[in-house]
Amino acid sequence: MDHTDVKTLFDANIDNSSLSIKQQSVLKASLILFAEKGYENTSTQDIAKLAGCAEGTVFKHFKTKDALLKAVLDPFVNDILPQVIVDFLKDLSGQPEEHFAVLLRYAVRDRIKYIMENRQEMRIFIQEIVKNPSMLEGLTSRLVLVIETSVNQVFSCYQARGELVDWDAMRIIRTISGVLLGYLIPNIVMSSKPLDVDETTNEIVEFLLQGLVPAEARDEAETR
Amino acid sequence: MDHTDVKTLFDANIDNSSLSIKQQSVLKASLILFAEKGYENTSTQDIAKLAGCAEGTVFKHFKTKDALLKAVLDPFVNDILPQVIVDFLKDLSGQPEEHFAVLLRYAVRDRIKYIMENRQEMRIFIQEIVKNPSMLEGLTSRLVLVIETSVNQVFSCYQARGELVDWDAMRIIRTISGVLLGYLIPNIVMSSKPLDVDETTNEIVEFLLQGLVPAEARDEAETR
Amino acid sequence: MDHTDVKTLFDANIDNSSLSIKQQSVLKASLILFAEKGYENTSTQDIAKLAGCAEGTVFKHFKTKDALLKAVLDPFVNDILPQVIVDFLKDLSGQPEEHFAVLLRYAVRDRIKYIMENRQEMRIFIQEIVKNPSMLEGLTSRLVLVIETSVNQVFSCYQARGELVDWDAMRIIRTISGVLLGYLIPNIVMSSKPLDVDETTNEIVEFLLQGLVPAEARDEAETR
Amino acid sequence: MDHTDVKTLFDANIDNSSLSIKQQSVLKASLILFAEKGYENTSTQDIAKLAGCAEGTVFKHFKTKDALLKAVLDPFVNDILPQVIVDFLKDLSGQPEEHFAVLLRYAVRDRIKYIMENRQEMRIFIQEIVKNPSMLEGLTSRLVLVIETSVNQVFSCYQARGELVDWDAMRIIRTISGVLLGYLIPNIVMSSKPLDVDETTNEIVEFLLQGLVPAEARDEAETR
DNA sequence: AATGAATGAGGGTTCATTCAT
DNA sequence: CATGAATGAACCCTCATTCAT
Repeated sequence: MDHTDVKTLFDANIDNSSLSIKQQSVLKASLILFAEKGYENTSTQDIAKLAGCAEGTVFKHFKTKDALLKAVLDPFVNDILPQVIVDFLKDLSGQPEEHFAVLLRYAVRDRIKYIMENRQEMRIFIQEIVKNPSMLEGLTSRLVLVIETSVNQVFSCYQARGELVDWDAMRIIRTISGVLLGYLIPNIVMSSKPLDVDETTNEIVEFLLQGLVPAEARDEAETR
Repeated sequence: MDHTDVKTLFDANIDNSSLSIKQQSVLKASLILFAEKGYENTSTQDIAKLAGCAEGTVFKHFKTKDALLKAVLDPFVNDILPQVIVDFLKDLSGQPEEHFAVLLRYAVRDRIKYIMENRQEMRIFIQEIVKNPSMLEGLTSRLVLVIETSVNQVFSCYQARGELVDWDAMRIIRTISGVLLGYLIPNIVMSSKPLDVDETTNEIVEFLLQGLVPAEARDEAETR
Repeated sequence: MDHTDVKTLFDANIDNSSLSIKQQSVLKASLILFAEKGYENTSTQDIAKLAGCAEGTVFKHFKTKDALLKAVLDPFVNDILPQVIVDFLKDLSGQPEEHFAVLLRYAVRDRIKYIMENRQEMRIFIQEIVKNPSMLEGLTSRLVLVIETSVNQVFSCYQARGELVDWDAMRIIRTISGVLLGYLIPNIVMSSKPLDVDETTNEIVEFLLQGLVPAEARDEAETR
Repeated sequence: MDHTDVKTLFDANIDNSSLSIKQQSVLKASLILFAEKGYENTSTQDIAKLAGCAEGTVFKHFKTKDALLKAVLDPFVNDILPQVIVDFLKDLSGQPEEHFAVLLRYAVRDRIKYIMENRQEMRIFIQEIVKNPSMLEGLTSRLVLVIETSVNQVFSCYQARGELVDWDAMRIIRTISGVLLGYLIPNIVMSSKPLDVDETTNEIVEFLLQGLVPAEARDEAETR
């Protein structure tokens, strides 16, 4: 059930690119300021000041302020976020001999941890989606495809064993992610204390299991 | 269980104020554009153009672009949203002879309907919260107060009858609103088709009941 | 030596014109605000507010903000100020049997009193002159004419009696008004306490006499 | 009696600051236009046009139009003007073996020359004082301090020698500056020909001596 | 006559972006 | 590569002025 822990977005950026130190600090400054004040309320002068460089330097590598936003979000949106979700599904389907409940707990915990580690990117991502929902279209359609082609059969395995409610895969995924988002978004958005991972996992999983696992299987799991 | 249906925010605005027709159209245009493009990406010139008036007119009544945002959101934040929650609680506490499940369904349905009727305000509200979470502080602290003082006893009544899981009131509320938000926010934000109220209510309530109502009571309710 | 005391400008305006009460209060408000904040920093809205009328009313009688300024200043510049100066010269030339020193004291005192009574108009006048000196041209050329034609002979009378220094009339007038302005302008401009008339008169006259009255005549006057 | 001639304000600005050429021309243009049309009647676009740069450039160094005014006036108000007055007093106290009359002539001449060299700054300064007299408060209080602490004894030396009228120092200073202002302000404000320095000095000094120097000492000086 | 909503030109200011150094 | 002065379009807002009521 092991898979490489997803690195935080920023480190990923640093590794993958051949940016100079100055450019890296520009990227880091953008991340911080976009998350804190929003894209439109962050001036390139602000970025330069926080990055400790001249305004011109901001534009040397990233031709445009918008390109800077893309540089911050694109790996998140195009690479990391999908990967996270794919991993999530892999978690859920990985070890058929395990109970669904166990897998769910693992997968949920992993996702919460990941999201908490990338709260800033998430904040920016949410801000942008709220303003421009079409950003999501590409992402969701890809996910729908993945879910419909590959998850169906995985879930039906658990459903056959009576460990998973007899809904279609999309509704199950929608429910899980809905509850997850309902818990996490308020926390991400209100930048207060960053949520205790274990506690939240417990609360969410406990609740999800009520709705997703038929009573008999649940009893069995609990007496285990 | 009847109580006056909350009017949509915008109509409420129109009714309550003595704004001229032009000023009303300014407000309406702001609502549309803020929801569509976001506050910072909407210029006062855009608003004037859509409202069919001169730019100066925008500022005649609303001294500031920011005041315009407040004029759009304030009733939502200060009056209507809390009222919604109070109504919600009134629903839950009003008819003790009813099963919790019935009340929950009614309350959830009402709230979904209300939010769907004010999707634009919601969009703007969400955008602003994401950018400036401190906006929420006043609101949440007020709500916490209401919940802690008045909801506890209401819930304990149902809990005594075995119709409600034995959590503290805050966790129950958090769960309900979490699931609600998890369903609604994605829909509001992605301005696609506006969610079928009945269908969504069913799906949410069905799921919530699994987690909130002990199995025995649930069985009883279903055989009714 | 008596002549009707010059009324304050504002009362003069009221008397001479057939303005409605509202229009009079517009004029009064303009006077106050122009003097206090300057012409350009006073908006017609400010004027309307202080006058207790609608913005449109300000323009009903005075077609233009500039016309309002003219309405405030014109009587001062065209009628009253010249009249004051003519009176001043009349004072100086009125009673040949009197000593020049006595006349000077009376004339100076009268002018100080008048200017103190019209400090607001003076403030506005000074502000406008400073910005647009060409305003003065018409005024000064008229005064030069008056002085050269009528004052010369008056002064030469005193000069013949040895009571007045043997300068040409222009220089004498220039000196008197220079010293007067040097004392009064700073006080008018710095709106502090409005200068004690008697004390200031004494100080100015005493000093002027040193320079304008030959020593012998001065001694004689003092032993009187 | 020599002391370094005070440079004109503008050159001083150029020397002391590390402004780019464009910024210097912005400052120069502001000086010209503020003096010519007044602060409020000068738009930043006017300044840019005269300075030969874009409007944004005006704000690159001087964050605000008001800051531009301060940049023009501050050295005048805070450094140069006080220095001029201190120098003036130094002149008067510098050479006790000289007659007061000689010193006065030198000092007056120097001040007239200086003010004529900075007519534009003076015009702006006067305009601002007229609109906002509180600007002067700091300046005058500082000057009063200097005069009261250091000038008294200087003057009393001349007074002991019978070369200076027996007034308190403040009144003497007030008289001198009053007469100076009475002569100079009208000329500065009416931007006509810039006053012949020697002629004006003669006229002012001659007149001042009448009032400030007792007759005996005066006779002596004249027969010298 | 008086009103005040409406106007639109113009104001100061910000900002992403460019380019000579 | 990095700089930061320069740019000018666009922004929010003010204001004198008009006009239907």
